[in-house]
Amino acid sequence: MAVTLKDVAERAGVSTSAVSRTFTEGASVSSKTRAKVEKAAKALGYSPNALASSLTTGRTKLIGLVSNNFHNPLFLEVFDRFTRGLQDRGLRPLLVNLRVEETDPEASVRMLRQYSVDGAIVASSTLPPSFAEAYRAAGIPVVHSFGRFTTAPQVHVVGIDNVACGRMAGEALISRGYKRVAFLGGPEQATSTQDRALGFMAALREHPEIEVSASYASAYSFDAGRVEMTKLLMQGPAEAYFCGDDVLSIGALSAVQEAGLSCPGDIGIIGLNDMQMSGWQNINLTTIRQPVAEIIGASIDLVVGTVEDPTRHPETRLFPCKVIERGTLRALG
Amino acid sequence: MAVTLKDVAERAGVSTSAVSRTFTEGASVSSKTRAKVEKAAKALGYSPNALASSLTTGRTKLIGLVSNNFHNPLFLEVFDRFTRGLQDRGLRPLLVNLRVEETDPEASVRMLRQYSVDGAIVASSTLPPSFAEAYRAAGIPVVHSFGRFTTAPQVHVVGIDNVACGRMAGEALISRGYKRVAFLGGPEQATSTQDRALGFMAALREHPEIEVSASYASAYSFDAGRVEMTKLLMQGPAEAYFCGDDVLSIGALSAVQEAGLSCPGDIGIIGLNDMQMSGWQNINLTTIRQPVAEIIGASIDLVVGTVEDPTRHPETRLFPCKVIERGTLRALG
DNA sequence: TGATTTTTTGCAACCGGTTGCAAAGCGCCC
DNA sequence: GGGCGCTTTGCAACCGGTTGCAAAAAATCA
Repeated sequence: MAVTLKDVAERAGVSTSAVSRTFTEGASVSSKTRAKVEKAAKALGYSPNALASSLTTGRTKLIGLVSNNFHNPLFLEVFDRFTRGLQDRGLRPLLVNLRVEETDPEASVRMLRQYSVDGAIVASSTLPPSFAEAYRAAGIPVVHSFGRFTTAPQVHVVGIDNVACGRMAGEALISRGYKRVAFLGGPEQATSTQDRALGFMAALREHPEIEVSASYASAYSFDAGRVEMTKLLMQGPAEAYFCGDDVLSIGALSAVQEAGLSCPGDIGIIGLNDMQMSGWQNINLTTIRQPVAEIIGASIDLVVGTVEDPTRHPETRLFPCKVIERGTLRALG
Repeated sequence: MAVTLKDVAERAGVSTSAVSRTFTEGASVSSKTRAKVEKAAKALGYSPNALASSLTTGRTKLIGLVSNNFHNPLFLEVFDRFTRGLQDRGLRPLLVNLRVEETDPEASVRMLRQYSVDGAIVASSTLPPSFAEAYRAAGIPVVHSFGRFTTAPQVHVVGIDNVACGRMAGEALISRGYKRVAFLGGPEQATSTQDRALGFMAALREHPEIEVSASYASAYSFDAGRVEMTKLLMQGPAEAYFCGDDVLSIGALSAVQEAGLSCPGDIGIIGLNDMQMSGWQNINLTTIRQPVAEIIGASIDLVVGTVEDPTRHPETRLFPCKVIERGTLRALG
């Protein structure tokens, strides 16, 4: 069924090496044989088997794209950009969907090795660093995107500075004159939540006149945000909340509206991510934008660079975020 | 770096065949050598190279997952389920992200062949059937998920009956006593839009006393829905709309609310898909649910079945949809 | 024209596995 | 102990390519 190198060689009346060489960049072939080969190849509809060639070249052009964030709408955009970006460089994304409860990188390491991926991208803010580290230990060039900053990184990390974002959110609330503010985080054990809380609290420590509190939703989800905010409303809520992320924010927003309160009139909300729905006019969430395109571009650059030079030192690249003004926070002043 | 079959064989003091056989299901190995091999393999951290073995077995366990729907939030769930479902069967999804303007299957065919995928799944309601057909012509077992029903299918098609859905939407509006209804479709050239319109109109043809009209948004997107509905509101809108899909519906809903009108008080809306956000309480869209899990399960079954038996005849499997009652249509009566 | 250099070509080994085949090993029976 | 049938094993060829090397061909130079 499939047409092979040998078929083409036979038809073109040349050796298999000649055929192979016409299909490899920068190999030595005369234009005459190249023409013969290309003609035969076209006639037979030949396309080289990337996997067979990977055996000798050691390159599959396969990149493992590992994630467990298949519920956060932001990640549809993330997958879109990753797959496009990889394709544009002639690479192929091999998707690995980890269940959220998975904590052992072992199975995914084996998987990535079986398919001899050239590199891997861990795209998740909730997977522990041990995943990326396990891949690196297995000799796979890897970058952890949307990962956590560490001072002595073992692997490339690309993302945002969550502490700085927390601070930014705190300052946004302060500058709008709120006097009782709060953090509504994701799961307390998530490092992203911890860092965001840290920055938020740090900003507010400089304003002791402002009352501040914190609580945590059970997940980064709409329902969790809604449930938690409903609870807070019954206990007497703060004037404004920094919510762990946009989905959570929208859940909280929904609870506020359901309680017959207005946002930002009665309660202000600022989120984090700026996913597509946050800009929808009937949601219109004030939030902090994560520069997704830049993060993904840098991630791909890093993984490709490390494939080419495996001795390359681990880097951390953090991108600045910015507040997107919409309708869930009262005006500045 | 990588440890190979030969290394294991040497260490275990057996031939490479013995090692190969301990790792292939149902091969003839004594328990004694199996034990030796397994011990050596574990000590060296060996895992077989799936690509090398594919050379002789002809199976890569790679399935091409081809889509151009990276903007419809429903598809995050689709990708989640597909990747999980494939993984559960020991298969690996190789993601192919087609730009929406891509109309020539040629490049993707070549790609799928280069990586010798065992099969392919076209997951899109907007890609023309020519893609799946081109894959099949190239000898790749394929199923078109969320594709269009045809009477003489060349490839497996799994999805919903869009005509029936249109009818169902029409009947939902009729039974609620609306007297002036309309279809607000996606792009007019999309076959899914055409079919839904067809069914909708057919249902209303049985009720000549009801006034019916149709218009089309420029895309299946929030903005397109919002723009189109804004236009309709200025021209004097119908009492209730069947919108092409949920994103479109939410855009339309947003326009209604922005105009200071109430939904369902002034204008009713019913969507199609039942994506996650439609259930969010601050959206609360009445819609028709597409049984995504079933569609995906059947798609995987079909592609796996066809890999095992390539002579298998093309099938069409359509799943029934159902109306999900929420808050954007007036109560039955 | 012939010698020399450069380019092009094919041979054959190899990448990491699998598998048909025949030989070796084993258990069992007489 | 020898003969029989069944299981296990290793050899070697093969899957579809790539590549170092030396020979052949072409280009360059004197």
